[in-house]
Amino acid sequence: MKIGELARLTGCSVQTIRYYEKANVLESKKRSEGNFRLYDSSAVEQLMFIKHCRSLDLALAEVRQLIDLNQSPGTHCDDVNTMIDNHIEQVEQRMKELKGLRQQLKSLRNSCSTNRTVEECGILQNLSAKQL
Amino acid sequence: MKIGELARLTGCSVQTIRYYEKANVLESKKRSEGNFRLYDSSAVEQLMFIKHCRSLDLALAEVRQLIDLNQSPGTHCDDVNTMIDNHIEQVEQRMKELKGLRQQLKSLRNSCSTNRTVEECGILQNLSAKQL
DNA sequence: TTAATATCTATAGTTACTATAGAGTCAAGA
DNA sequence: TCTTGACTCTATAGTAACTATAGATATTAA
Repeated sequence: MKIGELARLTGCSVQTIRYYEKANVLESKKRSEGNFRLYDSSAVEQLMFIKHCRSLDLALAEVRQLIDLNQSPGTHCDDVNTMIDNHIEQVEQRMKELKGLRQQLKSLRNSCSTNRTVEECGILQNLSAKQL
Repeated sequence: MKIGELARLTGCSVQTIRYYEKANVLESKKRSEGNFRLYDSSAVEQLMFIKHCRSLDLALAEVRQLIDLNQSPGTHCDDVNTMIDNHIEQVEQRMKELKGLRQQLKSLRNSCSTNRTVEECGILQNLSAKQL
């Protein structure tokens, strides 16, 4: 199949597929006479794997690592576990940050009501306050 | 003062200050004979304002909007309120996403224990599963 | 044959910086 | 006076994961 069909089957855009090739996570093994990329069904699987990883916010560099690991089935998979553990930690860290952020934003928002002028705006006043 | 002192006083890097100038959120009004940027104390305030906004994850484009609004003190400040409200929503949206992510990652992590080979690795198996 | 559609490569844009390279400025010490 | 070092200047490239062009070629259908 050509790139357009692969895109349709997986829900990725054509440009994204070409980008993944450049990023070394998905190669097309053949080209047609007219230099069009040709894929088989294993490309669909591979691309779904990438999509799944991306939906978990794994970076393409991490996806590449996983693919490399997968290519040597005998070695043991501690690296995979570690990667996921690190990722969970990152996610939890970011959640903490966002929680704090939301708190700050909410109290900032409470410092201004409607129908004020910019001059009176509690939000702008707060943002401008010298002590942080 | 020159850019280095402004950087020291605010905790921003010199490059960041120059970047902010390019991004139209902080201008230097004067230059020395030797073409060095010169700032006064109001630049410190302005830069702290920007830092404060950035610490709330407001984009520089939003900071620019706030600065523009601040320049017309008579108009009313609904736009400020709306911006903050939208921002709170975005933060909450992202928090929801991360919560789901964490859940998925944790159950993924539970699918593999230590001392397995890549071939047996439950994580890789799960990521490769066709049905998503 | 022609027109529409799909594909190709290469390049630029997105965000908020960071990190160079190469040149110029300035103050203090020898 | 010369020089050294610290500082500054502009311009450019890199970061992540795409998206969006431009301009050329390939293929398909009418």
